[in-house]
Amino acid sequence: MIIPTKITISEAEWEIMRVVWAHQTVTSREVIDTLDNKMNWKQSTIKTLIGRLVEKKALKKEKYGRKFLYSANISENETVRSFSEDILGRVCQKDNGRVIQQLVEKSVLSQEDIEQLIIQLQDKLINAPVEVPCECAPGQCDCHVA
Amino acid sequence: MIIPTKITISEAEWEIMRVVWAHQTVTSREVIDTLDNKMNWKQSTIKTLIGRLVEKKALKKEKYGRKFLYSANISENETVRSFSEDILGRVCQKDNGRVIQQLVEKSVLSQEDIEQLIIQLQDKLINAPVEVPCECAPGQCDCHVA
DNA sequence: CTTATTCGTTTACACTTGTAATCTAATCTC
DNA sequence: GAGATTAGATTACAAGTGTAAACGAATAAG
Repeated sequence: MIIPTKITISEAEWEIMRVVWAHQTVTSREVIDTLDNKMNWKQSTIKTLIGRLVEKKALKKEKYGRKFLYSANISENETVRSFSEDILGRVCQKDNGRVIQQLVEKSVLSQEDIEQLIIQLQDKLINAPVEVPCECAPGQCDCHVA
Repeated sequence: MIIPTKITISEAEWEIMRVVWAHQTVTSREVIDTLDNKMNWKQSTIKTLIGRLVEKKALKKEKYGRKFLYSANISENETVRSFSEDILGRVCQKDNGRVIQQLVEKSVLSQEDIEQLIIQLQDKLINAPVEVPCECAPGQCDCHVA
């Protein structure tokens, strides 16, 4: 079994990861060229970031002639998931709904996305509690204020 | 008009902010006592964090006798919002739906939360596009892979 | 072959974050 | 009033980040 030991990807590193995720397998050159436009980074910046991602085990490198091919050790899906779940841990459970509501408001969703979300929610409704319990540490949220 | 200049709250700092948000107005002593259980922090750690939050303008302090009263300069709602929107900026627009779906899956929602979300989504459905355009920088997502 | 280019590695440096110890001035306590 | 307690300010220090320059080895180019 793999124990992921919580790999943290910084914002700059995330840019690199997106390129890798999109390509499956890349050379540093490809990353540099891809980001040339979007980010105003020097080549060596990108090399540093790639190096750090390899250290962190977020990227795997295999020799390919005189250079390396990089590929992701962590899936985009998992990485996004753990990043986004993070927010739920930062608010009172009672506010989970509000967080999602804000996200729905700001996001761009297709008809199909929406339909699926509605189905998912209808399904979740079946076992939903009338009220969500606040599980905050005392004093860290105002639910308990009588 | 206020230009918020993007205040960033670190994870540790967030713990402090939650206490402040819950109380409106607190002394450092109250923060220390409140977090005593939850976090294994020394008093001076908390003082440092409070100090940094004041520097960052996330907290406001007003003299109160020989000490200070602290209160939040930024609302919890706004802070949560900007944190959660961040996630949308890290994935292809086409994946907004997937992010929300994951969040719905993981979150704890009341019947009312769910009903309201469904209403919100039904409303959003009216003007929803059939397909969400990918707006990623070329090479940073695989939507364009023919 | 010699030179220019390219790749990966090493080093750099300031800023942020987590986590405190210490110091100093004010203030309760006896 | 003298000592104990407290609040806030100053200093510390390692790890993580953003951003890169420089270096050395390999290789492509002429």
